[in-house]
Amino acid sequence: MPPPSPRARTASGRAPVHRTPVHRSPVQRIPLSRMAVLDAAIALADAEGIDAVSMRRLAEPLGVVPMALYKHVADKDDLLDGMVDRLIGQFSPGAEADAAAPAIEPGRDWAAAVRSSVLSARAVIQQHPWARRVIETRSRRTPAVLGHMERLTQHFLAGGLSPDLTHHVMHLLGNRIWGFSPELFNAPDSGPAAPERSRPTPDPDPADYPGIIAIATDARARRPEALGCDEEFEFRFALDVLLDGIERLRATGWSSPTL
Amino acid sequence: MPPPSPRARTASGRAPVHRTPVHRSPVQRIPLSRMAVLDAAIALADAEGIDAVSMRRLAEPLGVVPMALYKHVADKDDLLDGMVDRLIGQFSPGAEADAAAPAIEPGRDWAAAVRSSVLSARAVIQQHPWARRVIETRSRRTPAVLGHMERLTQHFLAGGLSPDLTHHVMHLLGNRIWGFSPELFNAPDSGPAAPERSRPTPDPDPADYPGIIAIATDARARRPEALGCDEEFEFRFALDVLLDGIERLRATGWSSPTL
DNA sequence: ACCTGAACACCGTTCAAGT
DNA sequence: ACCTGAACACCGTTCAAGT
Repeated sequence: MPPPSPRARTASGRAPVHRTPVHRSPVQRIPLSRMAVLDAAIALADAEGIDAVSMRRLAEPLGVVPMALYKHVADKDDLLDGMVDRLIGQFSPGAEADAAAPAIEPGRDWAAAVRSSVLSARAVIQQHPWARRVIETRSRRTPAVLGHMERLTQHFLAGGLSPDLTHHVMHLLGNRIWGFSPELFNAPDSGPAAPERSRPTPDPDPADYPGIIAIATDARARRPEALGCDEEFEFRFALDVLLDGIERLRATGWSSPTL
Repeated sequence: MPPPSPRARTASGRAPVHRTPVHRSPVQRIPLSRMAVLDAAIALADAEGIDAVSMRRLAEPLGVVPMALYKHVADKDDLLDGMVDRLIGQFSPGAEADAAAPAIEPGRDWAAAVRSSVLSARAVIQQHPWARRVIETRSRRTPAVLGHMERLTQHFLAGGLSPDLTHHVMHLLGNRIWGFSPELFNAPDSGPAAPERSRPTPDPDPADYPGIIAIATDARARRPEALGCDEEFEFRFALDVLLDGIERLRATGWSSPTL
């Protein structure tokens, strides 16, 4: 199949997709399973972006009619939940992401354990550009999702944080527990197939935003080779500020105000 | 129009909507404008959830054919950007959200100025349940968006933070600058019209998640009347932890590591 | 047990035509 | 200048039928 080159836009506003249907015979096709469907969906999202993941488009490479997928996933929400669960399954379950690192005893250094858990999540999530947006729009607490939250919760409790404080610091971390930053904005676009939409709106006048210009200029002076922000640095910077703040609350015996 | 009562689901998986088309004559209709379209879209999203905001559904109450909207918004993305911009326009521009509050001099108390700006954003955003999800999926830096970022940036710079540190703390605040928390999960569903989808998946076994149960039990004991988490408390708690952390970085003269 | 065909009720958007 | 009609290329999903 040719690469998804820039496609001319049609009346539909979507790219006209000319796909040659794959007519694999049922004999040579390994029977469909939930895992096969989820892995195909992940591969499709990796290759063409999450918008390409429709039940119809997903059925094609599996050599099957769209409706056949409904035997293996309940609906599209279940498909997306399953995709996320597959990624969570790849997280390093404990703090042993790096075998060379010293063994961490959560009770002795809860912050290192939390840090390691979150960074192991990040290592997986970063490989799938669509994952951030999908996670942000999920609402189901699957066992995989609860499992990751449980591990982090245990690190805090074992480190001597009260259940009260643990509760609030989980909210404080928020979706950073999945290894991505709650960005001011999304990346310019999601997925490799996203075309460059040139908008008619004129660029804003830099003179109106001296503060933003000042920090952008400073950042460019520090990293002349970089085109954008260093997401990896920003994530670790933020995570460490949060962990430092949490340690301070723990050390001073913070508890929530009584009503 | 009757309230959007629970609607039976059809083969489409979407609610079968029986809407009586409004045939307002062009004479009695005030001419369409961008503002009228945006305000109608906001009203529709408030009343029926963001999923109800389609070009076709939006055209109806305006007494117009869907294609007429394209004279006033470039496309659906532009519609969503415009809706967000309308909300940002309602933010209190400075720190003077409360007229009774003492005048804040940014140079003297940058943290109070930032806090006030963010909470004034929150006051607006909280009134529109759809706003969080829409903001999270936007990528265009409109003048309104840049304006809010510029005001916060100016508070930091005026408070004596370096451009370097200001840059990183903006990332640290992340989408909390819009007044919502980067939630672990979304609310169960967006929009008032969302039907209760009962999933076939069995509930997870509480015994598998002792840590989560411990913090949930503790939270319920503290607020017996509450059904969920106190989002307002969590937001302010997190904001204050962040502002404290930032003040500590400022006071110790933090600067980013040189390469 | 698993897959297929046809249909339903929607989408966003372009184009050419109307007033 | 502004709005309309018809069409195109898609969606997710149910149901009854096939193998």
